[in-house]
Amino acid sequence: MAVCRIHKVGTDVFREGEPCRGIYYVRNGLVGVRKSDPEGNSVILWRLAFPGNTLGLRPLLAEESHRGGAEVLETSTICFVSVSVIRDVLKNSPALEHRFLQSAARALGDAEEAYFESVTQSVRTRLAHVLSIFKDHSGRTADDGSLVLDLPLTWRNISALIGVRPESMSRVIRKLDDEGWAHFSGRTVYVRDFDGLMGEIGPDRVV
Amino acid sequence: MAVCRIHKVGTDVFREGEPCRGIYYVRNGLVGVRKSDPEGNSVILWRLAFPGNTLGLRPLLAEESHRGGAEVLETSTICFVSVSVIRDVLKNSPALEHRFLQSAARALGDAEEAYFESVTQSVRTRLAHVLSIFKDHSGRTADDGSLVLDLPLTWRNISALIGVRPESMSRVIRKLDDEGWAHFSGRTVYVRDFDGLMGEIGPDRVV
DNA sequence: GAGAGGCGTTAACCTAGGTTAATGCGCCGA
DNA sequence: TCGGCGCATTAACCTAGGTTAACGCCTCTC
Repeated sequence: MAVCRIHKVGTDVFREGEPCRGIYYVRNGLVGVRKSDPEGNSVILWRLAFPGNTLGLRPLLAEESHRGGAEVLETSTICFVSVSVIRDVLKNSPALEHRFLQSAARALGDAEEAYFESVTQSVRTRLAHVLSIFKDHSGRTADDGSLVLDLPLTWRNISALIGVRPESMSRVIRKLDDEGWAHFSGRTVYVRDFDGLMGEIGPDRVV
Repeated sequence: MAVCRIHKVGTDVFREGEPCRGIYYVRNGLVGVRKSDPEGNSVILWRLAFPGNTLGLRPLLAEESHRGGAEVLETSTICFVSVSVIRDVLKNSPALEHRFLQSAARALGDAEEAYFESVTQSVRTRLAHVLSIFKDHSGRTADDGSLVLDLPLTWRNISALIGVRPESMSRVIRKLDDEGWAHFSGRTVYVRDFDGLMGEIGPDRVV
């Protein structure tokens, strides 16, 4: 029913505009969903799929094509389940359908929030937000109590995630470093005082 | 089952953060959903509800509170159906649930698109996009074949819809007027060559 | 070992849009 | 009738972030 296989970094799981053939469950690794305009310019990284997440559910339910392309960012094990199987299961399980409905509604709320944030907040704040995601996800605490993050993404990709140019990203992290909030070395970030940073940066969006 | 009543301009249908008591069907008029940060600053107009649209379905399905406040922009007739009724109906009609699921998935796609657009496109382009919505909605054609729009919103609200300050909005419409694309007089817009404008402004987002 | 290509960084420059402030207008209520 | 308030507009100024270009550094390939 489900076909699992290993995907290598840099390969595509599916492409933008492609019809949706089923859903993909990320067992481990990391996958990113990209969006680009018709000319192929201005690529943004719309969302990340961590282990446990699925890809392609939205277009499947909406009966649409993929609105973004999925690219493997870290070698991943991904399991595929075809549309027909999903539909079959859904037809026989109203409970599952209900759960999907709820999760779609939640995702919609998050998307609205992302829009709001992009219009409202500075790059600095949005970076802090991204860091907090990685904190929850792969953060560890150093001996001296400070927070250490090994980012699973290139800075290039992080900028695309925030919707900004790499150069601007560089600027921001240098400033953050100069001001002593954190130290950036390659893809490792040492955050001195996480709560302080979050507070200073956006007294609002802590929610 | 459904309670309909007339709401006057400027009143609230529901407020941000308020628990969701049911859904509201806009029979006629116009309602806008606002979002603001915790300090109440930087209010944006997240979405418009035209006649035939409903409000509050997302939080109901997600079992969340309202993430935005709904404000009556034009005197409206709005019908209310309580959560319990909706849940009851849903429980007995998998078909309806399925339709909701599909429409939530589509809305999610649109929200993603809105995010993408806000990161990618200029105010000018986004204004053109908004105008095209009103064209579909309340546009009429003048004797000389040009397009005439009587905007149902103040410019202030249109700026909030685009996520920009009124001053910037003014700048953009003046420029559009100077360049001869359209003529703006109060809330009436005379568009000389709509397709030309759309083409010039965003060869991309016509989709 | 030499090149080529991708990342990351820096610096100089430019522009879209935010900010502040002032003015005019129309509407509503006392 | 007058005051006040909210919308709209303009202008001057400021800044975050885009753009261009150059350079160092890795890694991969030949």
